[in-house]
Amino acid sequence: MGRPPCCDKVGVKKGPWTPEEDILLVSYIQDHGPGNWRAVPTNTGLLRCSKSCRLRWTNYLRPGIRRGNFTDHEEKLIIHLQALLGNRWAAIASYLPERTDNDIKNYWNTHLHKKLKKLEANGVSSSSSHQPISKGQWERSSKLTSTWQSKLYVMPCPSISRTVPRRS
DNA sequence: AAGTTGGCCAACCGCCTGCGT
DNA sequence: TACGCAGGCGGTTGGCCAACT
Repeated sequence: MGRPPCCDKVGVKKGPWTPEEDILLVSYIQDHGPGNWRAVPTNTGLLRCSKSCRLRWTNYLRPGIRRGNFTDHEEKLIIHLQALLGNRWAAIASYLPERTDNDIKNYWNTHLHKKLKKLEANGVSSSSSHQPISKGQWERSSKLTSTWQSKLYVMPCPSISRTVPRRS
């Protein structure tokens, strides 16, 4: 028997969120806090899957999120961290607390990846030419150190509000 | 003005991990 | 120890919109 779906697909709404749904979700989380996502659709009456609720909150509704143009500093940091960590967007996002992993991933795929390719085509070496830390290296470093910051071998993160990456 | 193309980004999908039992 | 479930993550998709022909 295969693994059951995360939620009942029948009667679950998909697609863009409406302002009314956003209000329901935000007011519920303001009252109860994020977490226990499975209970959110039931308690709010939202016809959404729990995953969808969590995604909407973390990527769009969560307070403190900055949207729009990335600064030069953010761009350089993303390039540096991507070269260091590879496509571990959640780990990269922990260094940019105002940005979501989805935002960073989208920005990388649409802007930076092309930009770097262009630069490399022009013979300009980029930081992405470095080898990212392999999964094995990551795991080994995790055994040697206890703090999340030390795993990265880069500057300490000013505020890590998200969970540490998996396989850490 | 109408049709086509390409970029952007919100959201979905499926896999993995950690935790509780 | 094994199993089931919820949450987390990265890859991918699809719809919208602006630019172009």
